[in-house]
Amino acid sequence: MPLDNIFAEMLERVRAANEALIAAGVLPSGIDQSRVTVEPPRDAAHGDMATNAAMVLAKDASRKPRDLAEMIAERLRADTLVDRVEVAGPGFINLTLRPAAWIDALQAALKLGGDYGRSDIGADMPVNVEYVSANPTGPMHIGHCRGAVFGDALANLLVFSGFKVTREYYINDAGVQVDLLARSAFLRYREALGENIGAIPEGLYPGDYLKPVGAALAAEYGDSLAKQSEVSWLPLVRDKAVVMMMAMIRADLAALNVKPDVFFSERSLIWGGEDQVGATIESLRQRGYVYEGRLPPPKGAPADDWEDREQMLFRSTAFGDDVDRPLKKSDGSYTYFASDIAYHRSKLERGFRELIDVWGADHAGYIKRMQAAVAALSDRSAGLDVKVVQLVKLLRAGEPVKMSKRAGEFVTLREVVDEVGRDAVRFMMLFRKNDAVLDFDLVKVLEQSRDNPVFYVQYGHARAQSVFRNARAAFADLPQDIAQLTGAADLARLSDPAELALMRQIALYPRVVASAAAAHEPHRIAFYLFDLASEFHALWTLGNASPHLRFIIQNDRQLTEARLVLVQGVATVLASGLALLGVEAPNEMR
RNA sequence: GCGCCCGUAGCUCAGCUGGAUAGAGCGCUGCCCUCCGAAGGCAGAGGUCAGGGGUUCGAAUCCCUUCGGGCGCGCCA
Repeated sequence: MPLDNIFAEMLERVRAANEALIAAGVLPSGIDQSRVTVEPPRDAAHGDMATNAAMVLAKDASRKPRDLAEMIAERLRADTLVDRVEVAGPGFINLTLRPAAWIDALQAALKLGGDYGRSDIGADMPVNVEYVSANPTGPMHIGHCRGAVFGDALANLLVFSGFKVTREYYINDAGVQVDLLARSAFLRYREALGENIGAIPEGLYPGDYLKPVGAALAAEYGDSLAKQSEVSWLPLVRDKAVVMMMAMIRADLAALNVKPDVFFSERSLIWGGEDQVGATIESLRQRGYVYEGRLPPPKGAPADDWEDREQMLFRSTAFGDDVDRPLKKSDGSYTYFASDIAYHRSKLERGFRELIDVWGADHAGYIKRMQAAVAALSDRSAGLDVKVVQLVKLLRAGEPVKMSKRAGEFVTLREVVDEVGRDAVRFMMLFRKNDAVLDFDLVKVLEQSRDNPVFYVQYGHARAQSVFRNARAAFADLPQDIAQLTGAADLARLSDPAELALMRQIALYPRVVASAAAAHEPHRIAFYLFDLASEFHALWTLGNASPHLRFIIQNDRQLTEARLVLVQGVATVLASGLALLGVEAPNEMR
């Protein structure tokens, strides 16, 4: 029987034991088992797994935790997977599994291959993951990078867990920023016509990347635009510039292997006389969440131009926000928030019940109002989870890399990817919790040592492949596909504690994937892979001092085959996890 | 002033949504290895989980509060 998720399996068995106790009248019927868990204990002396069942159920059962634990333990002792059961501490039930259980788990991993760890807990629920959403006003810089990688990896994780995922990029192409972009591009256009434009004025975009836009405009329109007034050339120039900027951004994303399914234009919300923003406000108004009123002036950050006025407000305080939020500016146009509500309404109308937004740290103050809006629009039936990714501090051998946005001299994403490679960037962006500030050292990520987790994990996979190459040299008739050994090999030969430890680590993978997906925390995969690689390298190292623990034993083909299966298990999981992170699993290190 | 995030070993950080005696890497100390099974190994020291209070069988984790750091606070997006 394959154990594709041994922890989930044991949880079922613990619950079954409790059901038996209900049938026996020891536990009251209808008792809530939802808080019962089966976890790997921190301390290996406590066995392979521990369940809190007795402690969680004790109160409802009106029994002492330890007494109840003994009764549950008695049932579990009969389990075929279980070797030893002990009641410990305040009422933990510690389980030690038979080696055969871990062997079953290893076999399941190999049988499933790239599908090991995959689950259907998402039940095909449509989830929208919106990430990056950088303004289309220039190339992506390193600050955008983390959100892009995070969103992409999270999407991978959710797909793997059975959700129906749409990856989405929101193009902010409707505000003042893109008008500034158009004016900047217009200067480059005049420059392309031969005019000396001098220095780019303060407030416009100075970067050289707009020169091709100017050249393209000159090629397309000749000097005709130069004679027109701004009102007539601006829309043309803006559209051209946005299209070319988006092409650049797509290319930047592609360098990271990030490929959104949908690029959603903010301006499309108000195209062709169809005012979706107005419709959205109307829909909120019908629900009673829009009113005309006054706001208190913001404290602490005194605005000299504060004007106390009656304005159109969204009652976000009805959903836990601190203050109601304006929907229209003083000139009567919609606020960014208003169109953002309309955008999120579009997501709801497209059938998504679970929305995930990935934002930069500077937008954190925006979360409550957006969640309020989603709750209001969906009558609380849909959820919005906002993942805030914190700043990336770029270092070179410990020294901060200067990045000033002025004069366009920011560090672009492309520069970084070109310097250290996509894999290093992607892995390191995920080797930290999203809400913690991240140090990214351009020198360290290229080191070939244990200090560098990217290297260490990839090397684990490469080393496994190297074992197979050497094994084929030693035993010429080994099958090309090592996984074919799974059925034939006598895995009971894997009995060394270090080998069992590795099997336990492999068995943990589906559990890690499930919890990372549920928590929307892809970094857990990265840390898990580092642990798995560490265990694997440790076993390899044991072979130095103890040749009988090497993977390839010349005069014992049977043992070699068993160990190759174990190594294949490691390689399978490393490759799977790296794929979730969007990082290559190399066959050799160069 | 208010809101959000963070505060865990000298440093950089994990800690599986409340579990048992809080972990890893680096650095430090002491041994070993340094014939490509190369891109090191073993052991050790090192903690008031920022401080205080609360919730309960049980708190680094949840709540309140104080301190320290970061981000933000109509008419930018």
